[in-house]
Amino acid sequence: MARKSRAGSNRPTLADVASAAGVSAITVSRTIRSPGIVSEKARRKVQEAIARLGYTPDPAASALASRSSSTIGLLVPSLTNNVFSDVLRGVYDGAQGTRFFVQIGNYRYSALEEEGLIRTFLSQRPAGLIVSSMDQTPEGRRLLQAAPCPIVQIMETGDAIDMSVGFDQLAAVRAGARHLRDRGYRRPGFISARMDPRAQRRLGAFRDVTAACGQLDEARILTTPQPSSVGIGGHLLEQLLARAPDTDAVMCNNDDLAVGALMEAARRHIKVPDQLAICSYNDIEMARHMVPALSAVATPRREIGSRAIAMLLDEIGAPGSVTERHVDLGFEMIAREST
Amino acid sequence: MARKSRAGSNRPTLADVASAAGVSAITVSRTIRSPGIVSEKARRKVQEAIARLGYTPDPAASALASRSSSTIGLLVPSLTNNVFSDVLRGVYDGAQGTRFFVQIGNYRYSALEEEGLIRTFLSQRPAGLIVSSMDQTPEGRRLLQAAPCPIVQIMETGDAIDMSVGFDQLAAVRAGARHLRDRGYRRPGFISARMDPRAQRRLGAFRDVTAACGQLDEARILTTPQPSSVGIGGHLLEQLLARAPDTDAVMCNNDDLAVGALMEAARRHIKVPDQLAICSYNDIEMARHMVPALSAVATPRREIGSRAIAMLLDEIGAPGSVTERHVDLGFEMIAREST
DNA sequence: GTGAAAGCGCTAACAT
DNA sequence: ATGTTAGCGCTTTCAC
Repeated sequence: MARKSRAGSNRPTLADVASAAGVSAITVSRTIRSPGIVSEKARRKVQEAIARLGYTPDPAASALASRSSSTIGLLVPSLTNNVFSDVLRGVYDGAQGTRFFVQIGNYRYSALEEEGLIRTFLSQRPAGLIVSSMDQTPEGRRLLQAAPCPIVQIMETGDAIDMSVGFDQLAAVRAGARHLRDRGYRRPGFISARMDPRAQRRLGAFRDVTAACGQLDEARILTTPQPSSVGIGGHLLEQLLARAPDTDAVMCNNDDLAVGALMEAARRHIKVPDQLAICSYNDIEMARHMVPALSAVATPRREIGSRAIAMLLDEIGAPGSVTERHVDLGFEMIAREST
Repeated sequence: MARKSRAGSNRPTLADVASAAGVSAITVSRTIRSPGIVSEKARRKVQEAIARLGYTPDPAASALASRSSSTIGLLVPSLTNNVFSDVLRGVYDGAQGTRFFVQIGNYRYSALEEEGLIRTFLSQRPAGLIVSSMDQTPEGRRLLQAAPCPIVQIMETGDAIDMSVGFDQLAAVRAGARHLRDRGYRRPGFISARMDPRAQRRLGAFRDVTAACGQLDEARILTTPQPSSVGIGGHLLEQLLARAPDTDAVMCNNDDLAVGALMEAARRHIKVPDQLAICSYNDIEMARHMVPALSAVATPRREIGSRAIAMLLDEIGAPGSVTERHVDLGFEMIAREST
């Protein structure tokens, strides 16, 4: 088993496969990447040799030679937020079985960290990028615009750089607020944690709807910069009721908060929905199983992930082939027992 | 700006930095990787040139030449299970700021898929690997044993291949079961979803404890192969009570299930803990905020992640330097209101 | 402490 | 349809 190489992890290379199959290296390469353009006969010989030697391509060599890696970057603001774990799952399921790897970057709700990650990811020459916001720093946005690979921005509709998949977050909050109004609640509050730009905008949408029907009361709006959690949801409701005890409904900026608020209400023997209505946002699985079941604006998180990766893969496979470059997946106001 | 290269993404290379700094390429490389061995003067010139040109190393070229990438593989059985999102966070926080990227592989609780992922990851020549089980296929285990990089197995203690960080899962379940017994419950049940090998072993531990004090009743043990969720937790409790209505306590194999069981109890107006005690496993944040607050065996998920990545980075930096190669992080039985 | 030469394993760009 | 040649941008090896 003579090998010319210096040290030699004796892992077989393309050249090894080529000589074993009696063809040239490039034919092996083509057999792997586009079997269609190789003759039946050569293909069989090559495949046999690959199987026999147990050959696996070296992605680093491929990336270097082709100037494009098989990495797909996915930038998310949080790893713990259930919202993104659903998106993740959609993306991973869609990448499954392709030659691409997903690499997650967590920018912890910091546009500056996001910019750094964009830089880092781009230096890997990714095949594509999925980013979870429209709120990049100017420099971050510039980097994305100049990127030599397709980019999908997810979660929202709006001013996208290349492609986008999301839904109208403001309309979704408005739907929640209107639902509360339509159910007859007249003194609605709003609680939100982690006031990132998107959360801010959603609060704005809530203000718009409540102001439009003369129900806006700033005393009923409670926010905190802390990360969202069930515990925080309880605290926020506690403070809200301390400030405005006659509040009769509360729109929660996500499910954790809503569950926390529901539990706090239980602790205080406040009847939901009779004394207080609770409307959630996102609608993770748990929401519908609470007692009472939480009404919620359901958002298509999983679908966003799978659609985003699908668009990206299509565009990587055939640049320019994706015609529907901005997809609005919509949302749904689901009324359950809590309102 | 003449460049000899063929197409030319005109991204600066090591050679560009070298000529700008008036040194050789290898000196630039050394300045980046081990600044200590480069003269003060050279180092300054190089750093200045790097900054001026905006140079970023090409990881693919580096991986190819050094036969080792800056990827750290992390194999998990699930992306949605909250248990692993905490582990993830620990790992990501620890990798933050290093030159390494974490790449997650999801094997969906399938040892066969895990084996495939081990193969795929290994073909990337990762700097290290973190794997979430001890239950590889024989071939998977062989691959890991032969891997040219450090490996950390997480979640459990036991028969590890290289290094491990976890806790004694069986002792943890036993602690939960004993807690129930000590509180005076005499007819304890057990519910579990997703019966992967680890869940099976935990059920075994529950059987051991209850059998030892004559309380084992197979009619009170309910499992399903479906993925764990709050909804499933409710169903399982429902079925358990249909089969064995006098059950006075239930050990849940994780938090989702416990929350679901708690909600099902509320729906049926069963008083927790008076008529039925509920003990949870893992203790995600939400558990302590339920009404009543859930007693739980708390497991150190986040710490497992951060410790695993720390060990891995140490070992990558200086092979053989990690002396404590098998870490038991313990667990804690936290009694709250539900028992 | 620094450098020159020689690849790492693959693919792009031409041939044929 | 297949092959030849020449790198991709870095690190290793060995010499200075």
